[in-house]
Amino acid sequence: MPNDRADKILQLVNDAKKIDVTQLADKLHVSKVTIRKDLTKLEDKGLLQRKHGFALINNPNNLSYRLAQNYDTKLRIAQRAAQMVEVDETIMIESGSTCALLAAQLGKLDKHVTIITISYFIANFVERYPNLDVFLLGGKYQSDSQVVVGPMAKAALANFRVGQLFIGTDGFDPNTGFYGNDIMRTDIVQAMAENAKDLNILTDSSKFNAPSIIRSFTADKVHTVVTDSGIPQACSRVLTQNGVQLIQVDA
Amino acid sequence: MPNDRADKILQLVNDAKKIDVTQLADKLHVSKVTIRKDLTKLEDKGLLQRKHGFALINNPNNLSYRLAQNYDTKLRIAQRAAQMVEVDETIMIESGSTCALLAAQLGKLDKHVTIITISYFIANFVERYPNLDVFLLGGKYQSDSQVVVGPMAKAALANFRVGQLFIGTDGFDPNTGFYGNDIMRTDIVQAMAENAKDLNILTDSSKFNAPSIIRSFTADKVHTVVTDSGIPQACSRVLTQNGVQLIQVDA
DNA sequence: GTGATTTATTTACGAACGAAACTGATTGTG
DNA sequence: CACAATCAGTTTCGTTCGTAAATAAATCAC
Repeated sequence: MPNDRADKILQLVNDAKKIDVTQLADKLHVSKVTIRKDLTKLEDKGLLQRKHGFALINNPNNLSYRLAQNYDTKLRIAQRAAQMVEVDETIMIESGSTCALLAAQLGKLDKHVTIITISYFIANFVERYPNLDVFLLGGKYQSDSQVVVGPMAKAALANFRVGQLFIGTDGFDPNTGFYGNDIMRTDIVQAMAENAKDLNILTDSSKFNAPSIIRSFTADKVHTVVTDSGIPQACSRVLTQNGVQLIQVDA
Repeated sequence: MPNDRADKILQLVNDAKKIDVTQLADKLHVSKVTIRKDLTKLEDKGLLQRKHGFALINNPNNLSYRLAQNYDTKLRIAQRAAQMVEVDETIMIESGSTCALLAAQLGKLDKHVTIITISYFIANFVERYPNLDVFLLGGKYQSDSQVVVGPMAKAALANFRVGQLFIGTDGFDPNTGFYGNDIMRTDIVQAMAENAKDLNILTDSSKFNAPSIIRSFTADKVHTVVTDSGIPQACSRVLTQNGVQLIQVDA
């Protein structure tokens, strides 16, 4: 299946929440059989749900939905980030969709890694990989994003100090730094960063033009950014000026 | 749909892991259309998965699977137990399937309740009820049963002291008490009990003839048992002799 | 007890399904 | 250059799907 048709299907499904096979076939000018095959593959990747006659969007607040946006780019970023992790290392992972793919990549590489996370989605996402040990922080459960937050989660962090923390971001402004769009999640991520030597950000380049609400980190706090080649020059210059290691995977 | 056919379908699906509609229709002597309707309802309850042409068992370690056994009895037990919880109360819930139904019942009753649990299944199960606040303990994630266990989870308990704890059980022996079949889960449940005033056990009566591996509690530690009318006399006598409040819902 | 309503099931039918065979374009190999 | 292998997509086929209308049994009202 060509990637651009996969993207178009995901776009259409995400816009409509629910769309039937016939409509997809009409809009994309291929047969229904082809659409059905595409949908089966996309369902296997966890990017949508199939039902008899139509395709359903995953819960939009759910990571499965966010995974569906720029899936291939995120996958390449995650593959690159997985190289940064040593065998038997203990890392922290936040709740971003690219972070979930990083965890899955580590699982596939069959390296033993211990993962500390706030995300129940990620814990379940890597269920099938016995080489991954997962520790979840406790706290107030945010059911829409499937993470724990709040003072209890921050207190639980006191038990851990790791070399690397991997997070996503919701936005970036060249003058001021990285942003999140949920105050509770931003708060816990900042606390995680204080207990990690290196702060690594995984994000597709679309976020570099999307300033968001709550500043999470100034650029100089960041060790490495892994993104794709679509990042604006203004942003990449600021990052390198602040001593950030910038890794770009091919588009 | 008659309840006994629903039970038979669940039995057949659970035994076979995967069974097609035609076979179910033959064995139960009804039409395929009727089977399909039954399967749709059972899927809506989360007790199995439908695919084109057949029904699939839920992951057997998963609570969804355990929920499917004696579903109606468990539901009645949960409904009765929900009456024991006050508005604005904070309770602890362990990972049992009947406990999950208790949480859902509390959600449906629209009382505000704060739930502290080790089970991510339960946290997600009650996602849609805004009147429930869920706090999860942190710890080592056991992906098959979707709970956190281990010393970190026990340490997290230090922050909480509640009036009531609700747990399930895997077995009971009249001479020695209640049993679990997983040492890590038994360990954390015992720690939970130390931080709760009343220990309440919710279980269908089938467990009273199934001694299990690890003793969790002697009968005298238990405040209330909610079960169905199928409990053997020998067991109910021992319980009441030990000062346990025994509540039996109709079969 | 009789007629009305509800519940359970079947029959009928057009749409959707998966699997397999087929077609045409692209890629790799000697 | 030829020719096999792979890939993307379509056509075809027998099966399963969901919905709606028909039928039968159980429950209820009075």
